[in-house]
Amino acid sequence: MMFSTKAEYGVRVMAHLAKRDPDAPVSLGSIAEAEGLPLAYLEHLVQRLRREGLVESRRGARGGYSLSRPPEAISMAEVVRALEGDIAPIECITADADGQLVCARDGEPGHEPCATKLLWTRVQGSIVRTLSEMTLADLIPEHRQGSAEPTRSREAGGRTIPTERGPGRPAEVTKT
Amino acid sequence: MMFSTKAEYGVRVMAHLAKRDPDAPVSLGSIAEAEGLPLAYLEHLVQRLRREGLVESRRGARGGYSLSRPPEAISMAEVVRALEGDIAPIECITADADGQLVCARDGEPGHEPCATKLLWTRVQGSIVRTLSEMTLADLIPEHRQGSAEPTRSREAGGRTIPTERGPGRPAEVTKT
DNA sequence: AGTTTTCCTACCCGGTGGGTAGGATATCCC
DNA sequence: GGGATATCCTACCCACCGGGTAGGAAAACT
Repeated sequence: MMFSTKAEYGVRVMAHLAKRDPDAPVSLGSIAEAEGLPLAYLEHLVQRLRREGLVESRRGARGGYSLSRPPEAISMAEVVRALEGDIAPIECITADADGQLVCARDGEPGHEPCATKLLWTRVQGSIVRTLSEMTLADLIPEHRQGSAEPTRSREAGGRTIPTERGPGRPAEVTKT
Repeated sequence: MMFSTKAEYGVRVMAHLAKRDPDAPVSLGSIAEAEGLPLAYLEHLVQRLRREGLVESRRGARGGYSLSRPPEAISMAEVVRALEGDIAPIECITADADGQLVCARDGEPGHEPCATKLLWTRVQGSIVRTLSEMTLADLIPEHRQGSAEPTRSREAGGRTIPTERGPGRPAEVTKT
């Protein structure tokens, strides 16, 4: 498996929240019970989501968590990155601050660009593209009919995710 | 990182072999030296490649490894799967013997299909698709001009890789 | 025979995934 | 105010595995 349970559980929590009224926070305890997941562990995950601004919390009795944005405005790329950290197929392919995909191996310009770099950048691109095209709303049946086409308008919230090159995106993947 | 160095090093070895005359086996020692990788570790990796029929070995002096097929006929999906095992974004999404993507959570038919399953199957599909569309030949500059379009004819060698559903694949991703 | 190489099995070791524990703090209801 | 209910935060724990090393047996060459 390439993503840990952090992503698995975290996405599950987000999907759970997306089904609820955004104004009434849901306690983690109830989510943990409903999903059959350990509460103490979920606390860690949801903190990551909160620090990235994906959920809001209300403390105290009758407190809990709620989405900070409507589900259609939360791309799964954001969610996964908040939970797992930067999305890279292997160590040496990392998007630096500029968003450029860099490979640790190719330093000198004369040196051929690492050969395998082309492979991993494509893989990375396809993963990020897929995750960016889906939003939380696509996961929950109630919202699904309304958001058949991906929310291209806001793409990835704050931090825009580069996909190696702009054009060349899939055409009709979202047809369910 | 989602793939370990097994995939990274293994792909590097395969790319190295692809540049050589297929009739003259290359010793792992020379590859290890050229790529700056530990020989003893590469031995493990190359055994996986051999058991999957991707490389052939000749023992003894002047022995070594060579590709068992021309580079255009070796999809990167095969290579990565030989090295890393089955490609799945998370634990619960695994292609079973039939090639169907199953999720451990959804057992009963009435139960909504796990919500998150849609996400992970799409991610899995996009990874596998990207890997299947590339061959070893695409990694080495000499062969690259000849194989600009992906080898759709043989797809993935022996074991065909299912991608959740047949139609609905991206249209012009492969244009480089 | 001796060298080179693959092949195989066993071992090791640090990191991290996947949690648990326990308390501090904030907010509600009575 | 005083519980009760939550989030928050820091610390700790443990099994597993990624990423190797070690050492030798068997095969093929010169």
